[in-house]
Amino acid sequence: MKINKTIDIQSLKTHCAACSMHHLCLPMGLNAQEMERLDDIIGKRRKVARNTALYRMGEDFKNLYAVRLGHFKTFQTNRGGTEQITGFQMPGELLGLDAISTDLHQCHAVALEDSEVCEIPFVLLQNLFLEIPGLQRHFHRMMSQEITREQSVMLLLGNMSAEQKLAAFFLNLSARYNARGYSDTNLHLRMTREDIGNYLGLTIESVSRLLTRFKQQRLIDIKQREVDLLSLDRLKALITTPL
Amino acid sequence: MKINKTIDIQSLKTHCAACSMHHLCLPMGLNAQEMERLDDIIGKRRKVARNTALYRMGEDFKNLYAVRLGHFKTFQTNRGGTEQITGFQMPGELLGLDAISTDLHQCHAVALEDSEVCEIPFVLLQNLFLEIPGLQRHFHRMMSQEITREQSVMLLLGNMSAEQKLAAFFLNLSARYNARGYSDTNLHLRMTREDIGNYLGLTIESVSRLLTRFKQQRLIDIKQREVDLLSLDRLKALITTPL
DNA sequence: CGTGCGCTTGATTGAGCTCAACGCGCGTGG
DNA sequence: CCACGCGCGTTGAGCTCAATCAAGCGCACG
Repeated sequence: MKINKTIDIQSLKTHCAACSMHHLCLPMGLNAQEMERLDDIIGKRRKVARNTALYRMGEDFKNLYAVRLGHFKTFQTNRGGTEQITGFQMPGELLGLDAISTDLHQCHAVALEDSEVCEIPFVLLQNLFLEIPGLQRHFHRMMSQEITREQSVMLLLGNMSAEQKLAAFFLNLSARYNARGYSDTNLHLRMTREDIGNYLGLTIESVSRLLTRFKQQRLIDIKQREVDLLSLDRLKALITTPL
Repeated sequence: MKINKTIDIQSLKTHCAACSMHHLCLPMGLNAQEMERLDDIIGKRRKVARNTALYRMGEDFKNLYAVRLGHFKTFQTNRGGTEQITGFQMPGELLGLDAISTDLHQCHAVALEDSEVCEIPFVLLQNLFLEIPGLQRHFHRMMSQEITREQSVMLLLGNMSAEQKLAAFFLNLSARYNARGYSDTNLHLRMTREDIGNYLGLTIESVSRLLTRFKQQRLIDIKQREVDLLSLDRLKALITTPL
């Protein structure tokens, strides 16, 4: 009975070692024993249905979340009600890093499809840093990576034409799927055109027009949300070109 | 003789406790003893002359830097040579956080005026985290704050009109100077109009035109780089207004 | 088999960019 | 001392790219 109970609890818990994302996610580089220690502090998996919030702006910050399955978008809102999508997250990526500074979530996180996350109580994680320096180091890397990512979005939003923005968007998705073992040329968009436009600082109409233009130019093939990137090189050239 | 030597070394070193920025900077919240431990690992002050680089994109990452005196700008460059300024840093703010993930600097840091920084060897800092949990916590807060800051710049670049961008820029400076005990209405710009435009995703001409318009509307007074914010409320209203 | 959301397409508009000229303050050198 | 050049900033005229306004399509779902 006691044993069964233990098994039940275990089966509810996450197992980093068994997760296909552990080479990208928080436990990257840990040995088996260390990974177990991390498993121990991680709460249950949590399912988040399509179009529902994992957390909302202004809520108390208790946990970081690692995306295990599915996709999310994070966005801020003004008092004026204007939204700005600040990122799309896929498996192996962390959610909630922006909340550490104030202990309040600074953005909303909403699932783009039925998804699953690992709940990581931040207080416990900080304690674990003291015992597993490798975990601390990788956590700092992940935070730093988020800073770098946002800087490149700033470059995108500040300096690029609509065409370049869209090309950069596809290339970014391509690279991230590739790192996860998926095709880097054949991808399924989980977000609407509106989401893409909002993220890139464009209107939905502009996105739509650009997509058809890219299609005509044989840069991509697209049907609904299924995209084929026909030439990564030409997409890259679009961005590099001194406009 | 030995004593003199010690004094000399000490005088070359930084002293967080004596620094006017210690309530904002890395040592925030530490007690005297902990602050001394931090002092011990901090390298010498380093002077950086106006228009010279503290570090350049692609250089090896060894140290974080805390701005002690003066102002910096950080910017990325494309292969195409396009620059994008990602931030302006003032005393008490950290430089180099984006380099942790790759051990290479992801951007250039250039002094806008003759400046001074504290050199913080990151390896030693990480060791110290294990001994001073409060330091670790505050460091995480500062990284998280940087993420939040960049997200709000994304909102600015993605959603705002030129007018709103400039208003937001002034209000941001105002708040940061205020936190440092300076006037929140009377400020000296350390950056050129071109820098401002680049940061906000505008041309220098647009910035110039907006400045004269703000002046005509009695929102600000500006002569050269001396700015008076005549109504913080009206500036805020500009941003909040649903365009 | 409507009904609605997500998306596309077209026509027009306008905010901000580009190009161009000029002004001002300041340091340098004759 | 003035002349000159230069970096920084302002101003004007015209243009362009993406936004806005408007209509309609097509797939999914009740």
